Amino acid sequence: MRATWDLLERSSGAGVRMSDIAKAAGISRQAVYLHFPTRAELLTCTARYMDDVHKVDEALKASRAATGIERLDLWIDAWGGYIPQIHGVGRALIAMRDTDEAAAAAWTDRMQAVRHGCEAAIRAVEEAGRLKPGLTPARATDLLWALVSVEMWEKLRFECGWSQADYITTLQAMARDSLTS
Amino acid sequence: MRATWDLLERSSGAGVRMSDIAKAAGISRQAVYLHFPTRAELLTCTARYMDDVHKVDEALKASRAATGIERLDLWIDAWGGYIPQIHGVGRALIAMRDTDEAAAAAWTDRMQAVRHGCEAAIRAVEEAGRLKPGLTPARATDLLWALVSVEMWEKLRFECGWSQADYITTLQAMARDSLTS
DNA sequence: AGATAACTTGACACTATGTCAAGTGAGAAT
DNA sequence: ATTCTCACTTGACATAGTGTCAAGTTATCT
Repeated sequence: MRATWDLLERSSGAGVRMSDIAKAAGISRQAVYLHFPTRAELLTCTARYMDDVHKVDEALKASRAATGIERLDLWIDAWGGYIPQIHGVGRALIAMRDTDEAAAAAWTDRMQAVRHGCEAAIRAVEEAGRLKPGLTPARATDLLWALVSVEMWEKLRFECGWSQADYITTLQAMARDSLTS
Repeated sequence: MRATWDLLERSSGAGVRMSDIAKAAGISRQAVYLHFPTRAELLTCTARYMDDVHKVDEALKASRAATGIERLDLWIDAWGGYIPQIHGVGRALIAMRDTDEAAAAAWTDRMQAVRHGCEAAIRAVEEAGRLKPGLTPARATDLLWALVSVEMWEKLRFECGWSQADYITTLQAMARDSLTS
């Protein structure tokens, strides 16, 4: 998992084969299959392992404590700051989605967790009476979720060449402008 | 190209092989290679063919005539309405990007054209003095471009279950709120 | 001394893209 | 009437990557 992580991070998720991972881990390709039955399983285990190492729950604690619009800002800070770290594995899972059922399920599952974070942030805004008129909480959650998706991050960060700091502050402003009053 | 189009539209771009396309076109798999050297080439030619059939230029005429914020709205109307039609081919090209240089180039090229549309819409807003304070035109173009990306459309339309009409009106509102004053 | 677990090497099946060679059949050129 | 050409066909093959299988090695525990 350590080797998988390293390689995917270095390559931004593309072009990493089972044999590359095995070589990096210092074992044979077949030995990898003694631990993980498929590539998809290896990727999802690696993702879980990364969560453990990064102590995601702790990182999100700050945003959970806040209320109102501040909570929205802190949520984007927390999740947005985490994207670069999971980006490699995420990219690999996204690429497998079309052909691999298990990869699709694993990624959907993880993104569902992110969705819950979005939902909670929107609820905080709503409870403060600051949700934009005309927006339902469900609709606002959808929008926020799409806004902070890995795909959007990739586009702005790499195709548009933004810095990570730009990404965070601009997305916070955008969320505030379009989701709150 | 006709067969490619049909199959990709039906399958949303995933799991369509050269042999499927050949069978649908009523010729042998090898005969496809007499016309298109690679899969990437077939896809990009199909995309161009679709542009011709749909007469994209005409569809965008309305948005080009407008000014100010109205132009932004009409641009989202025009391009947003076109996404469903090119979605299948787009999805296939996006999936090939990681492994196929030519597919990556073809898709980047097409998205660059969309970016020019975004740029023009933002310029119209700026000329009307309605660009959001704190946003440079370049930054606003990046944001609009990411907002109307195929990936965002897919997420909202399929994963969130929005209707096409919802997509258009909500994105228009979001662009207005976050990019204009 | 023997059992067990983690590994090794090497071969193989499968899928999809793309290549190559030899042949067929219909219409145009001479 | 023959020959040429072109779009196609069939069938075999190379390549790349995933995943499987079988037989053998090595260190450790009992």
